[in-house]
Parts: sequence; structure tokens; C-alpha cells
Amino acid sequence: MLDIKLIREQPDYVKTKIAQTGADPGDIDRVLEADARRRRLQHELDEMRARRTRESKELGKATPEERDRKRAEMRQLGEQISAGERDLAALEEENTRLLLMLPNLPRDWVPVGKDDSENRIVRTEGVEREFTFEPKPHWELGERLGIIDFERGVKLSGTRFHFLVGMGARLERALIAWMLDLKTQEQGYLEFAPPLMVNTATVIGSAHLPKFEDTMYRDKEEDFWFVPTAEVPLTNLYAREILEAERLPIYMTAYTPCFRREKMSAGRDVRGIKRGHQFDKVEMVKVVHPATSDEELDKLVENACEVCRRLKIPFRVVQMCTGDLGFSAAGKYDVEMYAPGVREWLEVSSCSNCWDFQARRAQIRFREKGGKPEFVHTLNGSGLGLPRTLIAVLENYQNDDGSITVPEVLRPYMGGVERITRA
RNA sequence: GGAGAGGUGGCCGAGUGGUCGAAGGCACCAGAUUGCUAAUCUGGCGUACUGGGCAACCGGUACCGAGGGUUCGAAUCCCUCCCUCUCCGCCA
Repeated sequence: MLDIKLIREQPDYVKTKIAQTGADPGDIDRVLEADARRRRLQHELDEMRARRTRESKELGKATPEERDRKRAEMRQLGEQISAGERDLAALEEENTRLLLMLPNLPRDWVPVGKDDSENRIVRTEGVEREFTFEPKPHWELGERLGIIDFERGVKLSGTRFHFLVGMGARLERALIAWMLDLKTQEQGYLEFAPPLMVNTATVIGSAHLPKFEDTMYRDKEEDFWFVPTAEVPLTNLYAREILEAERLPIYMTAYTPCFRREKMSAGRDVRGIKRGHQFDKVEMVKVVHPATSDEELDKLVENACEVCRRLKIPFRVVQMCTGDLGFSAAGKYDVEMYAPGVREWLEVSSCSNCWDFQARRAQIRFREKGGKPEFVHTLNGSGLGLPRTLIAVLENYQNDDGSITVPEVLRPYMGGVERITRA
């Protein structure tokens, strides 16, 4: 959520920035108009209420004759106030609705561009492996090894579902455990196992609602939303709290399944395990002091890169332009691993600095000693997404006989297994 | 799911229709004092919106789990919901 005061004071700046994201700057005028009406009414209402309080107190001491006359008058005032309160509530709702639909503003250092074609490759690391044979896509490798079962996934759940089997399941579990150990033991993150179903307020807090309602699964009767990412519960951990400044920065990590409808992506990436309705992910979330969030973003990206580096898989860092930031990021970098089987750079991590955008929605604040509460900045990034990391591992580590060499760092997590072969 | 108890400021805890944004205590901050390491005294100490000074401030309004209702007026009475605790039932 944007700061309404910023919109009031610098509407032209905000419009310029909004336009850079591809959103409609006309929304700003609608917000301003609604805000002006709300303030006007609030002021009138405040004055009526002040009068009621004042005169009600006097009424208690009035003479009996006066009392009846005054009481009728006050009753009328009370009705006016009630009507005003109803109108105000409606205006506030309208106001909030408009504000919740506005995207975050890009930072000034974000390159201006209209869509993903104008993103910038910041750097590339590692060398692409040279194959003496034609590298196969992971779905072929997985099926032949019997470690991915697509048919039965479809049988049980439908398209975009699969089973990991035997060493396939174990390989994913090894990746998760290894990543979490890296996060918690070397990169300073505290591990969580959060709720996977959360209420509406929580999803509004992370800015996945109200705009992306149709991308999530929910239980309407119970007011539960299935988390589309651990970012939702982790970012909201300190919702409606005021933290002491010394506690910042806070680094959190969690492995969770993620649930997404993927309605918008129907027909895209249908082959293999790249995009499903359910997938596993190790997520990183930071709650930081506003003065440090830009450098914290760099460190976050680096934390994601380190996973690729240790797996010895080539990767690159891509900076999103203003038109490809998404709804809540003020600045964003993707980390992409190269997968030789599908001949594609796969987005395995997306690291965002959300600035105070989520903090305002979730009301996450901090206070310097003796100071006023201020909003924190929140960041999030995958560390990494499992299906795509698994794809990259399978495809980069495949051998000409269709077996998979287990990356060295994972072997301690695989009971020492060095090679996955057909069972 | 059933029965009972309860939800007040960072914490503990008063308050049952007006003088309560809310006693008192603890914690915390500032100052004073004592020279013996901690105690004493004084003062301050919620959040949001809003008006003015457009800064350290001053005023208005709202908030005592949430939402409705009664009333001239509600933390205080009524209704609904949520949550916590205890007991029972059920179940991974």
C-alpha cells in the first residue's frame, strides 16, 4: 500500500512512477478525490461528536424542564452522527479498496522498461557444460529412471501433477535439507515451519489480495487461503506489531509447499515439472530497517546465488525493469539456472525489495528508542524453488546412459549415494 | 462438537451508564539526590486519523477482542461473532 500522504503531497511524482509500471496513473486522481471526500466528512463528523460529548455532559446537570427539550435536540444530533458514521465507513472502504489495488512504486535505480523484454542481465556465473551427447529434458530422464511419475499424478489429480518416486523424492528432500542448513547455519536465517492455511487479513498483508484472488486456492467457509508461497506467513509474522529497532534486521526462512491456481498460465509450460499447482520451495524473508533495504536486497540475491554456485550449475542474475516488477516489488532481481535439456534459463529465485509496501498493509512497524513508530521494509526471495532446481540438477548432471550424478554437496544428504540409476 | 470461565494500555491489574484514554503497580525514559552499584524522589511514558504551529509542540476525534444494538451519553447494559483457559466428547 502506498502512503496516502505521499500521494497527496507529490501526486505528479507518484503518477510518473505508477505509469512506469504500466498501471493507470488515472487511479491516482480517483484516490485523491476519494481521500478529499473522506477527510471532509471526517472533519464534520469530529465536530458533531465533540458537540455531542460537550452537551451531553451538560445535560446531566440541566434542570428537568430544559432536559426534555435538550434531549430531543440531542437525539437528532445523534441520528446525524450515525448517518455520518455510515457514510464515513463507506468512504473509508472505498478509499482502502482503491489504495489496495495500487501497485508499488519502482525505486529510482530500477531501469525503465515496458515488459520482460527490457529486463537486464546483470551477470552470468559458471560455464555451461559441454555435452558429448544430446542432453535430454528432465521429463525423459525422470521417467526412464522411474523417479518421476507423471501419468499417475494426472490419474490422481489431473494435469500438472506428478509423483516424485524413490531417489527422485529423496533428491528433492536432500535439496531442501541442504538449502535450509545453508540458510540457517551460514547465512543467518531463522527457520520456521509456518501455517500453510492463513486468513484473509494475512493475504492482504502480503499484497496477494485483493488483486490476485483468482490465483489462489481457498476454503471460503472457514476463511482459509492456501499459501501460494511461504512469503505470506513469514512476512506477516510481525503484523500489527511494533518492534524495537535493535531487533532488526530479521532473517527468516522456511520450506513449504506452495499452492497456485496458475489460471493465467493455462497452456504454458505444460510439459515436465516446471509449473504445477503445487510445488515445494525454500523461501527467505527479511524484515529490515528502511535505511538498509537496498543493500539487504543485494545480500538476498547473493544468498540465492550461493545455492546455484555450490550446486555448480551455471546461473545468471536478471534485473527486472519497471514494467516487470510485479505488484509489490520496488526493485527485483531474478536468479536463473541454465537447464541444458530444455535449453532454457529457469527462474529459480525471484528476490524483491517490497519497501514499506507490505509493511503498511500488515502494519509492521519498528521504533527507535524514544522515537515514533515507523514502517519496516520487507524483502523476500526464493532460496530456491524446488521443481526448477531439480530440473537443473537432473539436466546438468545427466550422463550418457541416462543416470544422474548426485552433486557433491548433496551426497551427505543422500546417504552417500553418488549416482542415481534405474532402479 | 458440548459445558463453564474470561478477553482492559509493553506486562500485571482496578473500573458496571456521564467527572475514564481509562486508578494502582511493574517495566521503561528524563531529571534530582545519595558515593557505593542499587535505592529514593519528581516528572514523562499508547496508537491512528485530523486541524494549527507547518520543528521539539498544542487542540479535536476515534480506539478497553471484533461487529451490531439500546441511550442525550457505554470500557460499563443487550445481541452476534472471534479468540484464550478448564472439563467432557471426537479424531490424525
